[in-house]
Amino acid sequence: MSVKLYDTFSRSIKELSKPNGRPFYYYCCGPTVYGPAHIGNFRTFLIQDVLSRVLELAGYEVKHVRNITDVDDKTIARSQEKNQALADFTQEWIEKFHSDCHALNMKPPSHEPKALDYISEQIDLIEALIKKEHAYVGKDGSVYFRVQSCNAYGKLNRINQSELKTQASNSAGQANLADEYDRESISDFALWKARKPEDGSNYWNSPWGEGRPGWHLECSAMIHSSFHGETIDLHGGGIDLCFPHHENEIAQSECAYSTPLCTHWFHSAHLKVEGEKMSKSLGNLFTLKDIQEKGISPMALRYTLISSSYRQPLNFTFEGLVASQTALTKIERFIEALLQKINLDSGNFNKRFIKPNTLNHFGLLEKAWDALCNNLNTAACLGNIFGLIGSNPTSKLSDAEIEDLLKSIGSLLYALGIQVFNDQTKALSAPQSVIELAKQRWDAKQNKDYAKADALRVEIQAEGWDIKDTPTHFELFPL
RNA sequence: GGCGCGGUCGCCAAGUGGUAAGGCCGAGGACUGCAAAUCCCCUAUCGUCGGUUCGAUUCCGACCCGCGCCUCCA
Repeated sequence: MSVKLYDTFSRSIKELSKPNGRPFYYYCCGPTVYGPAHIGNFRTFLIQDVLSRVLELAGYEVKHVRNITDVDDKTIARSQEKNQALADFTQEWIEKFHSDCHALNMKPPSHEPKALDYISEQIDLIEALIKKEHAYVGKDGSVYFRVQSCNAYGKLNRINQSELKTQASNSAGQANLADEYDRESISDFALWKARKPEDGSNYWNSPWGEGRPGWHLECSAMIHSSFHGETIDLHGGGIDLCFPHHENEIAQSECAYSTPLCTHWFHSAHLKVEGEKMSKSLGNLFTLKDIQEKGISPMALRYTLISSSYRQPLNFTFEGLVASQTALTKIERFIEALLQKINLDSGNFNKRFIKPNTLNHFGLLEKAWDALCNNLNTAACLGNIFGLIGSNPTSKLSDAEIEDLLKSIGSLLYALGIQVFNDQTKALSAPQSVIELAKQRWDAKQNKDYAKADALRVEIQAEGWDIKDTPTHFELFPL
């Protein structure tokens, strides 16, 4: 099976080809670790995770590299404020990031390089660029990339050099003017930033003096190092990175190494919150913790963030989260019914049917799988799954057919990274006091004291929880 | 101004040159001590105006409206 994906560079959907004799090289720009990642960051990382899973199921051997940006303005500034060594400061946020990733059921990348560990590679890269006159040391001791020396500059974003210059007269370019005198041209960008007092001890020696590498450079160096200098097959990131970050990466890498950086560009659209752009000043920047504190499971968040087209901005709402949680439950119930039919309980599902093995056919869910392979159409995939659920096939199928169907569903859920019958699927558990009330109500109900049972239910609802009775027990859900 | 994305049922959201998947919510029914859950069932002609076509939501053009990037924000 081949996977097709939209490529930002060619502005078209292209097949991702399987390389001969080596894995599929896949690089993603990872988080800057100076605080908790927000749900917008996770939208991007999650869709990258889904792609990685789809590729795996489609028979690609993937080498997925996602970097950690631990050397930059913000990480340095925050660590200085907290009087911490940079590596100690960032380590805390790296661990937090990893724990969020785990809660969201993201597979760890094959390799996760930190910029801090690649300083010398970055210096080497700058030296190569200076040698080829693609870079120069500015008056302030920083090193800048000479955009004019790179004819191809702007090819990813389809902008030409004359347009770059006219930006100086636009409002968007005003911010650039401030330190223009350090550079030959307004569009030149920093490869190396000269040491400043506020950087504290965060500086390194280089042939052109003390300082630290620039952000764009880090990715170029880590890609070169992680993939043995070969052209990579896919490069991903948020759409905001398309310019200037990825444009600059291309310029640096291709000017220094004279080989194409990457053959396919994968950008995901942003997340809006309740119709507005997400930003700290609007107070609508949510983290996984914020979501969990509202009683929503990480799985519902994952479902929300991956269930629509990655190329379209997604408007995040709490209404949508609740919808996702309900939809997940629906999938769970369906699987439960299938399992019951062949005398298995839900504990067997993850063990027996969630398998990352390549499946050759998806039977009744062939279209759902095709959708994933066709530019990661997660919405159509889920639509097909629910279409099948709606056709209520359980009673019509033989045991063997049910077993096949469970395998197909298991593989699709694996591709989407959606876990069922797992604690992550459940919302927060009720406090002990509420559970006590619920037990009393259950007893009253068994004694047919319905007045008392109803009164207790009202009490429980006042605490923010609702009850669902089954023939044998009760369950509590947040209202 | 440049580059790019989009306007499909109350909300979210697929899709195709031949008369619109799915999810949530909501209505009705079955079930239930009552609820909930579950099951059944109901709800759109696709921003506007032209054009191409036997036929367009889907192709082309114009217009209107939203949004992103062009400032080291995924």
